Amino acid sequence: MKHSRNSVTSIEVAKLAGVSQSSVSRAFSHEGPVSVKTRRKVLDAARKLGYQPNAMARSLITRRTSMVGMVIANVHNNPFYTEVLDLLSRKFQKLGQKVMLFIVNRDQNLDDILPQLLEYQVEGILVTAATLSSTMAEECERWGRPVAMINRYVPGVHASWFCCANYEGGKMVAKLLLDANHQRPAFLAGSEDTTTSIDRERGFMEILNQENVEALREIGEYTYQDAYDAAIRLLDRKDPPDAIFCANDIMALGVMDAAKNGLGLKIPEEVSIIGFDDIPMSSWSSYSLTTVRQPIQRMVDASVEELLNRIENPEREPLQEVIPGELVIRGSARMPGGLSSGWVISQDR
Amino acid sequence: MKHSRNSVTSIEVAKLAGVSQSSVSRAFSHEGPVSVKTRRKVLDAARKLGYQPNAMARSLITRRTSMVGMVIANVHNNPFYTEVLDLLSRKFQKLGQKVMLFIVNRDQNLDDILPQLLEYQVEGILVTAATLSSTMAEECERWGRPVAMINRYVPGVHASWFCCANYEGGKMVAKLLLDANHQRPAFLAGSEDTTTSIDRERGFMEILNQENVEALREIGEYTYQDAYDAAIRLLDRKDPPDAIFCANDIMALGVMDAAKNGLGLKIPEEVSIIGFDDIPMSSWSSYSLTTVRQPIQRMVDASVEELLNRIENPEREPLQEVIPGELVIRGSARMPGGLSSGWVISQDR
DNA sequence: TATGTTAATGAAAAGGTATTCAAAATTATG
DNA sequence: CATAATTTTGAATACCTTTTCATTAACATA
Repeated sequence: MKHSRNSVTSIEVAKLAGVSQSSVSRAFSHEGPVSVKTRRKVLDAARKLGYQPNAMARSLITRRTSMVGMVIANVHNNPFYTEVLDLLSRKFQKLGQKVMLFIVNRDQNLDDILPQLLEYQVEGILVTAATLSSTMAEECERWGRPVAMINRYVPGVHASWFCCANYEGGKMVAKLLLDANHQRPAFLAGSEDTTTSIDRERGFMEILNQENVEALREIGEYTYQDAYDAAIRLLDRKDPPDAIFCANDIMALGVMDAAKNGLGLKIPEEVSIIGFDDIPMSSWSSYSLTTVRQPIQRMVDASVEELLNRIENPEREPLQEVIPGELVIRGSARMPGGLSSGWVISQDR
Repeated sequence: MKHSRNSVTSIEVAKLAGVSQSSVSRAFSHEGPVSVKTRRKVLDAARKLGYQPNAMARSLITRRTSMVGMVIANVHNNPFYTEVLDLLSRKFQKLGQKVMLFIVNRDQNLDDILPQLLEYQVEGILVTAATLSSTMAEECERWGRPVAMINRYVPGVHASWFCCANYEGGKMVAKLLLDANHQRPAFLAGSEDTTTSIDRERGFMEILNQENVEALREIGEYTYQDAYDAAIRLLDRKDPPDAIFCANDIMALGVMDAAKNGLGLKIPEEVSIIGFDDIPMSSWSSYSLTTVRQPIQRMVDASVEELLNRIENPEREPLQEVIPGELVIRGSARMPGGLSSGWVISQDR
């Protein structure tokens, strides 16, 4: 027996159950006043016909869709954002929201997907690792579609965002390296147009400048291979650095491989490597990367709750928060006396 | 100026443009007969008001949503599925489909999310790395919602699926190990209830049995840590294996770390390791894992195209295909003479 | 039993679009 | 210029719900 499409409507259910269409609706919406008797009749009939309320029709009248848009970049080359995607998606599901997913390139213009999101009446938009132009964000907000961002912010824009304390994280790393007596640190930047890389570098350099320590600098594209190549350039010279702070973990792992396997250097004896994120691979025994752990669960929880909150209370002012990360000490960087692998140092700000 | 919600409708646009609502609709649907003059008037007015057709209302009348459901498991602990997710999402986008995403646990029952998908009128469902009960799949198909699966199949079910040639892949690996004169191979299984692990093991064992070679066996949960622990159990005994074939790459990397860093064994001199998937980390110089590469791009392309095809032609019989993978020779396994790192051996079946 | 309260029900309207059909406007043809 | 053929247009309808409102049924109280 092959049904054509899902053409079973509440009217047919009503007919079979011997009640009015309104009663069918009420039996399905868990609120309305229905006697247990009719509810039972309705649900029986519905099961028999395979009836399912049509969310499109419902949203038309309720003006609610329970759908949110999720825009995310960098999923394929950074496990950190895979985890963010995973946690976000599950959290939304748990809270009864449907997720409309858009995966984009970091530099891709979101202007072409926003119309689609609005067309499909998402009630809010969560942007991760992609940059929304401030005009677009304003546009969304103006149309009553709250926007929340993770690890990205647009100065002065009327939207919610939640970032790791990148600036402070950079400072922590610099202090740690100086305390352990490193003389010649380097920073390996990610793409120049991301606030994450910029802020981490800014914090890092601020401390170094305070102590009048100069730093080398290289740049890559947030990928293992780019970082590998950059590390070779950096280390294969007369005056190589004795420490490299990388804009994220994936890059740090590329640097470690370049140092260890490419140039035969000992880590951390000959060069210390520190990353940022704390992705799963960083704790693998081949790497044991010292890094700054992003407060991923808190960032996810906070942004989702904030977004849903603002959906329910459109007049609320958007929240913005910088959440401290923590330094995870493993074996890839020389440590000052008293600090050893296994320590986790929280940020006090 | 703060708009309430997106309450601007085609009627208001019509009023401003001085035409009928029908003309507004026609101006936006790229087909209907409209004079250039009215189209211009309409689009001008629409821009002025920030009008956007309401996809819910549209879908109600057209009975089309351009939405597909995407159900995926194992994203967070297997980079392979991250890549699948990424490619799938982009491909759907490119073809004008909106993606409603559900991330589940591998063992989670899909029965609770299917109603949601049907409620939201997705036109088809793509399932990856999660198992859909055959009754549920039949149910979807019966209601005119085609189902396509990647790397999962349910025997006898009326749905499309596309799998890597897992069985043949297992055979290739076994042949390779025997050719290189391994005496004591082992298989490290993933979760017992996945066809991928089962089929890979079946092919592997078939060849070994043919040659009367016995194999050790261990089991883990498709995670790095489980594999690490299992490898210690396997290798830290009087008669350890001289080769371990792992159900997937993530496990193989765990095994490598256990062998190398945990037990101080030399790879591949003392033990050969082979994986399955070819995730990015496998080519990193710390691992250089010999593995079977899954034809990920072809699986994605085929499944998406098949799904959309079946949406347009509901009466078409579902397609099912086993796509061969290829053996990628790197440095983690001893090779027979003549085969060396860098080779890629296609399957001939 | 009569009356007042509360709970349950059904009819009808609304939500925003696409589409059908008949009318109108435009263009082409003789 | 008249008529036929064609292209545009607008009014009305349908899509499937939820929700309001008035009505009816059920129940409790006096």
